[in-house]
Amino acid sequence: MDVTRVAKALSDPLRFQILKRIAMQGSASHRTSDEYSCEANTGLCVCELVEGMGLMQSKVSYHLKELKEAGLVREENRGKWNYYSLKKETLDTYLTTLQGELFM
Amino acid sequence: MDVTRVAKALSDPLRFQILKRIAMQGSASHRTSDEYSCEANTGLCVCELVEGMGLMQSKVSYHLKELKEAGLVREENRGKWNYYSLKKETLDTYLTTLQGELFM
DNA sequence: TTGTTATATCAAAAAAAATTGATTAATTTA
DNA sequence: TAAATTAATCAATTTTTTTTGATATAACAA
Repeated sequence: MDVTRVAKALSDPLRFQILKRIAMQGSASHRTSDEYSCEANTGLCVCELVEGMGLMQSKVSYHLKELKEAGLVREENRGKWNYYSLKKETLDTYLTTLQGELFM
Repeated sequence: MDVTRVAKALSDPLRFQILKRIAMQGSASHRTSDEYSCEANTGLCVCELVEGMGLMQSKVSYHLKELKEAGLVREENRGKWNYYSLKKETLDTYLTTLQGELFM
């Protein structure tokens, strides 16, 4: 695992706020109640982040792409919406690797 | 603790290499054996990093300053030399905070 | 079909970070 | 004391990131 790659993704304050929101998993206003079944309804979509944080859509998309390319989030396309959720494995590997490479 | 501040310091590949060297604590060729007593002789100095990594001195100093300002290393001045050593507390707090803010 | 919504992407601009070579100050060695 | 060593800092340049507004595409709704 490339530690610096993930660290870079975590290093922007706005991007980190976005990631925290994704990790917290807010529920979506445009989802109907019967869509809430199983794990089909995980993640946050771009518009929820845009509305919730008051940011420009292209800015949110840019940061989501960075997070995705660092492996910190996964993207799932459902119809018109793209949902993003935390990739815990990456975060876990990051924490473990960092500890291993610096504490010995 | 400002997670993004530390993440930024960890995000540059060269800086991370420097930090790893400091964490590993190589012994110094210009230190006499009787200086090795106690904990007075910890850390790596700039010239050891410059020689060991084949980098320009100003580049090493620049990255060390970044690491220091992020709280990842401490600086200790002994005579002509400046020694840098890992601040484990900061790394520890970073790992814990990151886990706390993203896994809940 | 037509209009609307969601979102990626693009290009330009702005901002931030890293590199480079030079200079300076302090300390040590000869 | 004079010369050499260590390392910080500075200014200029280059490189990388981030922001912004516009455009394009796909899906959905009327």
